[in-house]
Amino acid sequence: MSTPRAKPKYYLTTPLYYTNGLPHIGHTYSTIATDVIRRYKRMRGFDVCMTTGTDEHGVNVERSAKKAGKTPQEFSTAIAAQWRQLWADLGVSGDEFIRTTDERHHRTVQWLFKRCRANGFIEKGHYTGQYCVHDNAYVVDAGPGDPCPDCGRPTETVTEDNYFFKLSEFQQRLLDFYAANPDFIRPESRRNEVLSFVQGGLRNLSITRTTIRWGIPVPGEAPHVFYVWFDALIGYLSAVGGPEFEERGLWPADLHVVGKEIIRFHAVYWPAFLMAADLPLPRQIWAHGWLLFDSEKMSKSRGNVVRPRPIAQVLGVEALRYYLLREIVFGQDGSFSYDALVGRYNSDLANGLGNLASRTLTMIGRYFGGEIPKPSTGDPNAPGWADSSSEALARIMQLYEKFNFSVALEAIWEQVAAIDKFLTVEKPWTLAEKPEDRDRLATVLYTAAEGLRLVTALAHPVLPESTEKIWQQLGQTEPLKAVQLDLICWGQLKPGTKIGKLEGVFPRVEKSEAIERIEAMEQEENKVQEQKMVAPDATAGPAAAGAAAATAPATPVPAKIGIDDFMKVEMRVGLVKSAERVAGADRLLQVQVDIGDEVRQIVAGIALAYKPEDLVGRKVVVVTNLQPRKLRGVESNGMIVAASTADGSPVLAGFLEDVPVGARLK
RNA sequence: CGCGGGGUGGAGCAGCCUGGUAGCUCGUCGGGCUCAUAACCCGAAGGUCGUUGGUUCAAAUCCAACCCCCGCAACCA
Repeated sequence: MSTPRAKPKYYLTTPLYYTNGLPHIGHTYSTIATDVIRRYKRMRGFDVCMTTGTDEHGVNVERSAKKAGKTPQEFSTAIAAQWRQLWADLGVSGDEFIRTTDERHHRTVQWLFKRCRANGFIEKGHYTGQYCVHDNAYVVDAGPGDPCPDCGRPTETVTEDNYFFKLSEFQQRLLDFYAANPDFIRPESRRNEVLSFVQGGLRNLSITRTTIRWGIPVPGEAPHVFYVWFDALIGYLSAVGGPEFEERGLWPADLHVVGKEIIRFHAVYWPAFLMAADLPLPRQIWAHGWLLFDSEKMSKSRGNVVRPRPIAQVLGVEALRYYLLREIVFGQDGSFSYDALVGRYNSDLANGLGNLASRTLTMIGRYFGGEIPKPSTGDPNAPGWADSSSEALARIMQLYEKFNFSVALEAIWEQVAAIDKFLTVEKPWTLAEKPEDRDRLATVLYTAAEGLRLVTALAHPVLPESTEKIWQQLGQTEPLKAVQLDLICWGQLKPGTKIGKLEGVFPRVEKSEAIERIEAMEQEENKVQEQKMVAPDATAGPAAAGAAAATAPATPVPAKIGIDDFMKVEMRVGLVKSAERVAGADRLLQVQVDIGDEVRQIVAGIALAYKPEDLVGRKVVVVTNLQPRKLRGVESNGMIVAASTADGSPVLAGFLEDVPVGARLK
């Protein structure tokens, strides 16, 4: 039985991030959004627990580790530490951090498996697929005879024994569950998507592998390890007690925040596993959208990888938090641009909230010796919230409750503008000149300060640190995060309260300069990160990162090869005899090239840059001893050499002087 | 018919589920104010809500068809 608690619990999670890579802005969006919900729920009186963590098993980690010359365990431990450090730096660490390599997770997965098996939902079967013996991995989507995309060796069709989860038996139960819990999948569009997927029928899931070694062992079934689906999802449960979840009383989760690309696993597989194991199901899955990038500016710094740390260092994490939640409708895709980020920062945070706090508190300091003045009567010009604040507060809380952050923030900022206008109309600086207007002045400044106090409280989930500072400047002693939104209302600000030391919270920044600084730091960061992927324990922590950047070589230098290695590649001059488009492929051209002693058919991905007719008669460089491969069903026997430009369009290699067809390049 | 997102004043977006004044931020122009972070306030210009058809007293919103843009994937040997 669960421990009785004073407050209702609220358990929420971010996705568990895959340790094959390092965090970028998209992951940060997930975690920040989850953190905002966590802080909001705390202010609504819940005993909140938030879990984040890392998903560390599988072939991809195994491979990256090998590349870095590490064991998978060493490698993913180092990467997991990076993730954890970032969340700490950004102030969004969860209450629990679960790694799928944790012992507590292993035993939970094994326990859950046994429960599913005992209930008759596991069966033995076999899986058939294309397998690369050299890389020890399945090649997804390959047909018989296709080469391995990594090593080029032919794949083999293999059949392996494994365990299946009888997902097909859960179709109706899931549909019934969705019908009974209309809010289980949010937003609506994602719910519809999942519904039609499940209605289309469910196939049993292969949940174990004998070909992967880097995974959790299936109890008593020696070579078998669990496959991804039956590993990472279970981390949400492992984090709060696993088999003994009842002791902490946090399960079932109240909310899983996920990106829309993984909604199916969370909304279909996960509840089915739990049903099979006879365990309580999570209450809600919320899928947010993707961040798309303003291509013009991003492509310069190559790769469109936006990292959160440089933004945090230049503008502060709060700028990023505010931007992501104010600018993007939660649940929909949004675009990310530095221009908009800095714009929002300046107009809403610096000119808006920051400036309002500054002008209000300055006047209280100057005219009332730093004590909140006592209002005499109600002010007829007072902005909206002064007379109907409870209603307005309730409205904003409803918006938060629906995770409609962008509108909630818009509504809060309407009030910021209303107070600014109120001050302009009332002109307290003029009132201050006449002693007979003293009462009026007191009322005006009290009204402004009280409005500011409410705004500050309501914005706290999104802007935890800066609102805390303003809160203290308003002379409040109780920490803002402990304030209950349900109890807050107009008029609670006590006259006579001594205001705190004034300090700007959001200094205005010069836009182009700020963007330049962020981009410069980002490039440094990316360099350091690339190196970490190769040698993940080379540096640790943000402080070390900066130092490492300064001494690191400009670009990671690829290992030098000997002349023999180079000579293994045979490149020759070829003459294009004919070229045509490959049906159904907009990038591919099927080209016949004369390389002296034979005519080769080559499929080249250059159709976007070259028309077939422009190619005929042109001399090109061909790699002739490449493993043949089928592309789009057409055999390609070689490669046409081209420079790869920043925007992705290829430029063919050629010669200024005339060269004989078939001549070797060396 | 691969999956998904989108087309709303100069830019970026909200509104669409639950039809009925097209809203926000930035930008432009004019004015005001001077407490404040060159900030704040007021006013103005600027919109066939992708196209066509349908439903309706009424459509940005519902229905149908079509056009265009952008991600991802397939296909860059």
